[in-house]
Amino acid sequence: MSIKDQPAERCDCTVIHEEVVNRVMGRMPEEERLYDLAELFKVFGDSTRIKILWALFESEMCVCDIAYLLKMTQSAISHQLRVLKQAKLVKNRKEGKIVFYSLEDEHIKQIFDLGMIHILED
Amino acid sequence: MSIKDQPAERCDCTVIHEEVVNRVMGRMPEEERLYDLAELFKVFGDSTRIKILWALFESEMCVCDIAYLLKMTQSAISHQLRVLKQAKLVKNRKEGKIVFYSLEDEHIKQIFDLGMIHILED
DNA sequence: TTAACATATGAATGATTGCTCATACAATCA
DNA sequence: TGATTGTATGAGCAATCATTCATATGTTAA
Repeated sequence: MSIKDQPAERCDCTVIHEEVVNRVMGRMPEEERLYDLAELFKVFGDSTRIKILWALFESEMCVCDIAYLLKMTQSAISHQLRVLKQAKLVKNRKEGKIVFYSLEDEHIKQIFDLGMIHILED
Repeated sequence: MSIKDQPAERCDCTVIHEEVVNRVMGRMPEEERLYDLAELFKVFGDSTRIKILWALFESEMCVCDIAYLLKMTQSAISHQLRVLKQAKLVKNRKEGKIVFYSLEDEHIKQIFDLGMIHILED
């Protein structure tokens, strides 16, 4: 029995290229991995967070420095740093009442650089 | 006059490390570039679109094939392909009433691979 | 202890977004 | 021509999210 005869639960059309679909299906990573990958890119998908990370490429900074640099409120920056920390993209250290944030992962810059190449090619 | 004396418009705290902020400020890419970069990652930040792109790493596919593969409706896939096309990540060719989609840019796989490395490191 | 300051956080809100549903468009075939 | 099929698209809806505002926490200094 071919796939054509038993359409998938959520597909409202007839499958046309059975062999292609089967081959691709066999080579897809696990559902969960792809979900996690999307979650990672979702974190990158906000210009405030992109700016914070890019700033941290240069130097560790405290919350107040970042807020001043990006001309945003301390609260907004703090919220976003929380998101970045949960995604294990930044870490922090405390010095008195000041909290310094820095990059947790060295791959981020490589990913951003590749993204920039795509942007600039147009 | 130091930066401490003239707080920025949207910063509700005192700048602490003037030299650091000035140095980082001088090395930040243009605002617009960073915005575009965030927009690119925003497109990657959805598991449906990630799955579509990953499928297209293997082979060009028509809309119906993709919908079947991902067990989603043709409409949902079509909407997302539109987003991917606007971002210049996929292109299409028409053969009769069938529309085949394929990758537009060869950097995508590299970006995804780097992302996977980050995911798997934990 | 009190004041000042750096940071964190919860609630509220306006904006964005992914999907569904209905339908339109386009190409093929009877 | 009319029916069928692959694809596109607009409206509507529920969910997500980035920021603001008010306030809490924690540290230093007076």
